[in-house]
Amino acid sequence: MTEVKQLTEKVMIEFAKTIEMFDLSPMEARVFSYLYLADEALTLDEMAEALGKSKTSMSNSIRNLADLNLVSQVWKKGVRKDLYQANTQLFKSFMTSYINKWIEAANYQKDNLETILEQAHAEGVRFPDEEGTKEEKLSAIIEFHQDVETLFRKIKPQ
Amino acid sequence: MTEVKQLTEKVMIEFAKTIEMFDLSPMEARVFSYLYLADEALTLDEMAEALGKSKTSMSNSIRNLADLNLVSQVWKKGVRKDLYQANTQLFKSFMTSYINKWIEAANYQKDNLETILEQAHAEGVRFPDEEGTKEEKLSAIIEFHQDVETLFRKIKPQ
DNA sequence: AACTACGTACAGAATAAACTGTACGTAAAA
DNA sequence: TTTTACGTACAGTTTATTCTGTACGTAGTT
Repeated sequence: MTEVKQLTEKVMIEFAKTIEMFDLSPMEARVFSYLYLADEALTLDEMAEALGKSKTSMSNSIRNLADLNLVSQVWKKGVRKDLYQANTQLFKSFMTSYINKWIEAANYQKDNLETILEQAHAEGVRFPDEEGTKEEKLSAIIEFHQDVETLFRKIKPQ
Repeated sequence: MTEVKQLTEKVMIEFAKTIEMFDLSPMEARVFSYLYLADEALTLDEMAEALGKSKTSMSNSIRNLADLNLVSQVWKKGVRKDLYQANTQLFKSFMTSYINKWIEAANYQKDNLETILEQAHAEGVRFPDEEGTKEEKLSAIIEFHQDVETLFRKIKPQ
């Protein structure tokens, strides 16, 4: 292996660690990292070969990455296989997908909690007075979800 | 089980899901959630009993939570066992620990990448001219880390 | 000083996640 | 139309993570 390839590989491995922090699996992270550093769009077979993993693994990883808009499929005349390339707007694309995930989850969880409470109240279930602090805690939890959602909405790139 | 306990348990399970998003394990999340909803500080044995898990598991979870300043130990005269309570400032404590983790990691990773590059350059390893875009990509990666760090520093609660 | 009870290290067991190989549906090529 | 090559579903295997039980060091109690 040439020195340049070694250098590229080192960077790939290191960059992948960062990408994992965005809730991507190790394999997804490596695939993205490799694809980003590649000089051209690659096929599943090429990536499988380069990373020493199965084609199924590549297919799954690429699909998840594409769902998150971190990777996109490109077409090239005369090439039958699917070609993929990494989105080059690192900060924007990673942050957007990550923040969206948070917003969605926080909102979903808040709804769940509110529904649980409403149902309980409708059925006449309430915390006894001596547990009044528990009602306050539940409010605090719901407010927490709201605050998280608000924060992430605020920092979401436009 | 009383209706009130059932309600509490439902909320506990739901809240735990949110907490997991802050990179806590399922068990850590459940412990925090249970502790937060509890009316008083609890011992390891009480939590192990309530959650149906081993004391070792509680000990590990509590330690991690304490390291993240999400749980704190309290003392009560005459009680020999360690007592723990959940930090009630949900938004502040979770966000602070989470953001700190990001800042630390982004900074660490950026340093690693810069070191790799510097070493390679010192050894005379450079990307050939036709791969000039690769040098640009590396710069972009490093800049990406910087941007992530900057963003999280900006939103860090004071 | 001897005893008891606590929290945790450590190694192994159980559980969950990631990865692979085969087999199939589909679409391009012959 | 037949053949070939592609991507992916699915079930099973491997690997990693989480959890448990025992065993030990330490500190409080008698």
